[in-house]
Amino acid sequence: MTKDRMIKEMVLRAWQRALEDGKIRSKPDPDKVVVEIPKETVQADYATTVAMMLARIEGRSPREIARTIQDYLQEDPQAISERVELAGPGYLNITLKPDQWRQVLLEVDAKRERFGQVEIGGGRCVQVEFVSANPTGPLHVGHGRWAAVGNALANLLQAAGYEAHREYYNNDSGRQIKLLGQSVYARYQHLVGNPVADPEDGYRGAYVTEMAQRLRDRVGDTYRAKTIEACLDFFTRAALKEMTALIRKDLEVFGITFDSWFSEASLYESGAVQNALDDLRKKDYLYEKDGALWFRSTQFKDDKDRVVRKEDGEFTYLASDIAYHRDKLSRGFDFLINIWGADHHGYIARMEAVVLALGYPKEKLRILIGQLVTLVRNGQPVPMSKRAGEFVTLRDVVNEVGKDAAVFFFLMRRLDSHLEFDLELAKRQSNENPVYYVQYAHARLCSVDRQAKEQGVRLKDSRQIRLDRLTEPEELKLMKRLDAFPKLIEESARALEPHRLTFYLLELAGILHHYYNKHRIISDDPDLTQARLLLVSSVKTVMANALGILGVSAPERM
RNA sequence: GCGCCCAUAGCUCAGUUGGAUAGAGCGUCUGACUACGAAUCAGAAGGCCGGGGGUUCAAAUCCCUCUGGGCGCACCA
Repeated sequence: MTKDRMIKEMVLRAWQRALEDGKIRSKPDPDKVVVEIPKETVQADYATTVAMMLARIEGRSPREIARTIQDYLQEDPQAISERVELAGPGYLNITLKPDQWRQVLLEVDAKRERFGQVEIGGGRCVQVEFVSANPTGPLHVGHGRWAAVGNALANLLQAAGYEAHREYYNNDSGRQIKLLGQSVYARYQHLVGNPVADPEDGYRGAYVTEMAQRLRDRVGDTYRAKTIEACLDFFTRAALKEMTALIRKDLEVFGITFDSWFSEASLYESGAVQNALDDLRKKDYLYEKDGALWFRSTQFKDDKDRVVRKEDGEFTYLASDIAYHRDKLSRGFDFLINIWGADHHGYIARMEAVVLALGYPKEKLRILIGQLVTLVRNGQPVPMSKRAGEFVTLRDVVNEVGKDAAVFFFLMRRLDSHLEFDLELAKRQSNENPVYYVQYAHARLCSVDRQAKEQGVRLKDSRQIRLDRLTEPEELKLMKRLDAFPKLIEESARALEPHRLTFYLLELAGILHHYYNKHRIISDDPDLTQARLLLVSSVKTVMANALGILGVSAPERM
């Protein structure tokens, strides 16, 4: 049982006895007993607001009720509390016996890399789909954010007891892909001495020319002067293959791998698009109008109906998205998570309509919207247009500031908050990046371990260690933060917010550095040394666990 | 015009799902290595939580409204 749970039980017991003695009229109600961790300036471990919640029902002042409950709490023989104080408008502030906190060290020691894992997922299976960029160019900085967040979220869900499956939906079909093929075709003809006009709105980045060069090196001038109709297929396929491989590589360099890659084109090849539409048609959710085929999404709260097949017979991307989500939903996941950029939020309503139309509850799909990354260089906004070829790639950023710093940076903000990424700042201040603050703490503790070893100190079995020697306020503070880790995993997973771990790490590292500067870990007092080594080893373990979830390395040396 | 998101210290952002006197980092100023790693630490200054109303014992947090920004509103992906 968690500590806040034990406190809650204690308060309910006190309430019950107060009821029996006629001091409180209403019956104990667990919903009214809110136990929380008070803000730092308050000298207590937990606080309950029960007296304030009861004030109106009881018709007495909160402080008066609090005093009553306080009396009963202090009489409780099974209390894990050392002190119960009445404060402010009617808070009961509860301070635990220090020994309650010391137990966490034994738990960390026993569980090691599994410390922090919780079971709220109950083995349920979740699919996280993220990045899913068009394979028409390298990943840019914005994609990095989805990559870092999606990966960390999947790790977080796993730590919380879910099965998490990472998937990349490759949009390898449609007009943009065709445009890519045309762009490479034009560059190729240019290289073999047959200049043709670049397609309007075509892709112009240097990587397009490079692809054309590699093609020329491979096939010579085989396709020189051939019409685009005759060889577009060749150029499109070649470009697609290269771009997909490039994106995979970009992600790999960023430390992220997917469990599966799903091809949009395969949905057409397998007939899945047709099947999905047939399914909807049978349910009367499709109709013809003006030569096009429409999806009746307004039946499910969308603003307007959406075209799935255009007048010219081509399918819209929505058609393949319907088929894709139908496929995902049929695979037996308990729910799906899509991470989309804010520029796609307009599609949420229609995707939810799709889920409902396919006969699934809306809750099966959770779409997380991330605010876009604003890229800044030398204080000037950098336009991120793929077509114009003006963008800074994810690879560039990783090369400049390092994988760990980039990942940590992307996870430093809430997903629905804008992220300003100043490249010059990230480069110039790479040593001041908060990630180093955390990693340094970890490396420092590894160094302490090495130092201890050199001095011939051997850590005893944790059960033999005199934990009661840990009495410094900083030590208690560290143990409390360690104790909070499993709950943090639980709450972050529930909220689907991995960024909370980033802040937790910064805080834990801060307390650790403070402690380190103030107290010596290895001293000539053997018992104290043992106890402190166990403490910092626990801190090290928890840091490594949290960093692991974020996808950031925990270096032993820096 | 309509919809979604955002607005908190000079800057960049947290704020445990409604709790107490709102917190960090950076930047600024002052200090700490003959001790386990100074990529560190200690101290100082910095606020009408965009404005107004409402719900509540209690609002940065929930509701309404206004202002200011971002992003959408295709038979493009």
